[in-house]
Amino acid sequence: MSGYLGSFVHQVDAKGRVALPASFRRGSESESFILIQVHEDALSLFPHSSWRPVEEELRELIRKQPEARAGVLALTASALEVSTDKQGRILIPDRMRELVGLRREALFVGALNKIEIWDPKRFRDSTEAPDPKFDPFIESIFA
Amino acid sequence: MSGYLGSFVHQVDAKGRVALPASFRRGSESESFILIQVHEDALSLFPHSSWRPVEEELRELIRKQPEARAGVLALTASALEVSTDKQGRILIPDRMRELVGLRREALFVGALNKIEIWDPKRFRDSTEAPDPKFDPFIESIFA
DNA sequence: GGCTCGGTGGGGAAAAGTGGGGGAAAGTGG
DNA sequence: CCACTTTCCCCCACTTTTCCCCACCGAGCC
Repeated sequence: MSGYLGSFVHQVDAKGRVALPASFRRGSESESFILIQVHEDALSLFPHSSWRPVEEELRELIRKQPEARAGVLALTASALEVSTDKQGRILIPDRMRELVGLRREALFVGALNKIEIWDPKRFRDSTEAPDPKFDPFIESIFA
Repeated sequence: MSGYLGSFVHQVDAKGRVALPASFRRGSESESFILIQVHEDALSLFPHSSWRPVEEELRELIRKQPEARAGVLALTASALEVSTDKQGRILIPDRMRELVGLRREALFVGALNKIEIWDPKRFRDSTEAPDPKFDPFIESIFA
């Protein structure tokens, strides 16, 4: 199975629940993910297989650069393990939704090793004019 | 087995389904591909064996040039994993067909490591007058 | 002619997405 | 340790979408 791909808009219900897109569910039922805000504008959802190396690298960073400890701690403090319920939904705490401007609609975006969760409008604004400087690099990757 | 070669026109039915040319089917039944818009005028279809290195290089690009993240995210967001049904057809979402002007007919073109899907007319317009500047290079490859 | 294989079309069962009620569990205060 | 509140999550119900399966048609081969 390859990485996460595609984009899907789902409703956030009154209880803060959102259905994880079916194509992002790997195992049969009730899997769990790490929910964390890595970037300014979006939440990230890591399956355990992708999270493990991240965790290793974070510890490695602290070992080599102890001054990075506070920054790493701020990240881990606001991260969270979430599980799908029997209907395949995850619960996103209100606080986290506010951080990235999520309202009634959540856009799930496949980003290879992880899933990003965006407010649809913000995503459009952030990706509508990608920097053409990188086009040659990207083109050559697909050649 | 060598790369994809040849071109085949197939009908897109009312549900958005198109038969994958039989000569592009490798395994026995129900294989899956990555469907993505890499170029302006056509969709690309990667078998998993070709896709894996692409995925690696995309992640490498983001690691080395974080500003490329938005561009790569826009790509993966619009990409999609598609599987053939028991009749050997794939489903192309309406949105993707509009992006490259696909209507009732789809032209499948073998492009070595991947398959490209074109609107027949666009393909004719794009390839009828190739730049002769590169002819010597191409000729020398076959010498 | 009868067979197989590749391509095309449509009906219907199964899955995915959405919403709400209620019981269990966890957190809080006496 | 017991009551009360709040949060969580399981269950059921409903709608929409997906895709599985069957049937047909035509071309080429035995």
